[in-house]
Amino acid sequence: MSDGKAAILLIEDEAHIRSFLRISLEAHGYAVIEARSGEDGLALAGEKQPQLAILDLGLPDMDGQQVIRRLREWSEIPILVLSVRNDENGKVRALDAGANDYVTKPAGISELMARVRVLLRARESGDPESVVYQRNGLRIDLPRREVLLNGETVRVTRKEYELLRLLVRSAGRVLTHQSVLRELWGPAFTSETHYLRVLVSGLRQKLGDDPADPHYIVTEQGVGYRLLD
Amino acid sequence: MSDGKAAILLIEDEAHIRSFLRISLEAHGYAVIEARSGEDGLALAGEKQPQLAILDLGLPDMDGQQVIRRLREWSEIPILVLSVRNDENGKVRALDAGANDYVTKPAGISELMARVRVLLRARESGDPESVVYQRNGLRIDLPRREVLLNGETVRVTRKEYELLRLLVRSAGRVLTHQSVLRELWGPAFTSETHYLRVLVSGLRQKLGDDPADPHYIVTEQGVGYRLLD
DNA sequence: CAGGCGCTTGACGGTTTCTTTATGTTTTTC
DNA sequence: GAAAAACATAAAGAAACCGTCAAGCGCCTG
Repeated sequence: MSDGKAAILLIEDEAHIRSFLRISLEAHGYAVIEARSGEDGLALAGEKQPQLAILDLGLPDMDGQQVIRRLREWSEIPILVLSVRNDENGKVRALDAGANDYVTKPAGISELMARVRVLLRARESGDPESVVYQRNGLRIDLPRREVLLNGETVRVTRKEYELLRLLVRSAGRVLTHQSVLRELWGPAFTSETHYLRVLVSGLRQKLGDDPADPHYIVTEQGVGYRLLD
Repeated sequence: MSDGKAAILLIEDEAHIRSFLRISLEAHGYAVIEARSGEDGLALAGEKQPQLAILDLGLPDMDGQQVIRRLREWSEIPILVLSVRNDENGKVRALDAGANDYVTKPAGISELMARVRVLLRARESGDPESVVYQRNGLRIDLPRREVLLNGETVRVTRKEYELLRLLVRSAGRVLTHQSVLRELWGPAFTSETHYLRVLVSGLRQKLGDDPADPHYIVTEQGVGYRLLD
């Protein structure tokens, strides 16, 4: 990145949340641009060219999805969505509309910061080289099409590998059920979530991962899966 | 590279995209050669000998694949394809025709640059494609065009040798059925996986290799073959 | 021109992978 | 706290894929 300070666009109508987030973000060295409505947000995104947008889904003037879609018409900047608890539907639709990740609102600021870092990093090193995932004993090497667990190659099937590939390419971020199903089985299968469950189960077994205490693949209930970063 | 400036051929019909890309590329220190049509592009590729080509798939005068194929008849320069979103089919066919990478069009310029760097680097550092393979008792010497098993010459047919050559040059990585079929039999045969099975079977017999417990050639089910590294 | 060689093609059995069903568990919702 | 929804896993059946053998055909060579 050219300057040391990444600019973050914050689209949030409630004043106290806005100021809380601004302070937190600035404390972490980001420059913050504030918007109080969807329209404002879209305008500022064009003017200021921020590196990331944080968007509250519950805006008064516009539907969150609509903001995402309009932003996505001309921009690829990462969008982090804030949703209220129990709004599974909203999250999923936001992600499908083109958001990159979400945080459930009454949430720790540290989680939010972690997500911000992941999104900024992913953008920055857009290099198709960061396609080697490594964590704990697991190594997934996309160029070589190879999966190693503690040095041993793990035999994975085609579909298992395809899933891993998707997970690695968005490591740290959520993959919705829909998007995975669409990629692996085609657009007609986006509601056959049980295919996915069986696939993930098999994969976890091969990787020695436990869904209740995951080292690699985390279940995001009602939304999808995430590969730990 | 001989001079510091790599020359990039940009084949793009839409004027505003073209100038945007030219500016971005030049800002990163590349020399840009512009072409507005497929025919132009092919001609300039021959005249100017660029180090890389960026090709928009949606040209008015010629099918993108056709451009790639005609370029590939005599040139090995890396081709980066620009495709519109959701044109999976186009991407795949472009890659099969011989493109090296693709970027989905409304995409960040930083991602494009990253891919450009990767393609140029791979070319430049000659990607030390091995030419002599040695493992267990097997020695495959491409410059000498020789296959030895425990010191004994193994008589291999032309097609068998061609396959070995491909395997050696990407030892450790997977060769897809498609790519092998395209290289050995031509683009029209990319679905005749049966040819390959027979060929590999014969080769394994000559090398004393067992598909169930392979010392050299590993089957990647549904994908292709891999020469152990 | 006969024989050998290499390639193509078809057949078949065995294996792997994928789908589907069933059952129990965890998490969310009311 | 109970019902409902979502998830995990095992296992069986179906489909896809793979390896091998062998016959047929054309081409080259001796």
